[in-house]
Amino acid sequence: MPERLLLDRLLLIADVLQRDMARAFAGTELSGARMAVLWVVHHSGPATQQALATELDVTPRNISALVDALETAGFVRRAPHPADRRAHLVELTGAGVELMTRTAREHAELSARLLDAVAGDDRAALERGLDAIAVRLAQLIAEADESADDAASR
Amino acid sequence: MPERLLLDRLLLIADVLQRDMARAFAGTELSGARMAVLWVVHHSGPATQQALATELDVTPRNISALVDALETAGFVRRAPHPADRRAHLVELTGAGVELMTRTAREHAELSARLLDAVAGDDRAALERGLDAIAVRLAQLIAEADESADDAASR
DNA sequence: TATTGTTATACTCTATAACTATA
DNA sequence: TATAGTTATAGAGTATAACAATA
Repeated sequence: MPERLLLDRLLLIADVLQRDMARAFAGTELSGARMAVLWVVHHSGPATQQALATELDVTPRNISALVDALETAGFVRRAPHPADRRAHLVELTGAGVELMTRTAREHAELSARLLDAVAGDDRAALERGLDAIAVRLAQLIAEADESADDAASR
Repeated sequence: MPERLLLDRLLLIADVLQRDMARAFAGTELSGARMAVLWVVHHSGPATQQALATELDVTPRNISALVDALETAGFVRRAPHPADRRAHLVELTGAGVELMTRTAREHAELSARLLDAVAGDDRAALERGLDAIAVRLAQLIAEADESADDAASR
């Protein structure tokens, strides 16, 4: 009988978090992809669609559609770019600021409740472990990218 | 300046894992949703499409499409159900068994490499912490469901 | 000539609803 | 009457390619 793997634990939590988010968004005009756009604008301030596409690693076309939906829903507006008439600056409306303020608070509350479930003695080790995993994961992916590049150029 | 939250760490890892999977599947006939079907059949054996829909919490219609794609790709077949002529039993082909055997091995290898990145003294605490988080998450979602049911029946 | 954003098109995942064959 | 699966239709997220306006 195989023991439970670390990766299984991580994927289980990832899946539950994602399903919970999807359920919370059901029936609203929001979604995970749209919320990702709002997070970037909330944290980094008004941004061009190119900047959003780069930051979120999706195509500019995809950003157009997401911003269309968010604009229709009233959470962002396209303001003119002060120096480049081709570009727009996507910025939060009042409703967008209100939404993101509330969402950030709920995010912190959920985080606190989850940390609260972990034994006090285990908390620091858990955070160190998660950070180490994130770093290693990034390394492994970078290595895989190099191998793929090598294969492509050979 | 807000400290980094536990939830941010979990969501970062979840996002990276998901992107890495999507990248690994690019250009193949596989995807996360199709692989989820294969995992269930691999672990639980031949299953009806109803059983798969229930297990994966998607609609039977969705399972039809996923099994169509997996059948075309040669990883599963629809065998007749021995006792119910309406139903099919979805089972792995030889290629499906080979794929899942290899995938399970790679899964275990990645898991070992990630655990290897965690300091030896932190490993047990990390696993306990993740399990505690999964349990608490399930509790919170169950509570939210009850509240929603109350609201619906009121 | 290069960049920003959009229109056109297509594919995957997902859902609901109506239908067929069988139980 | 209920269940297993499919056809029909729709919407979100994603991609590539071609194009317009501007740099």
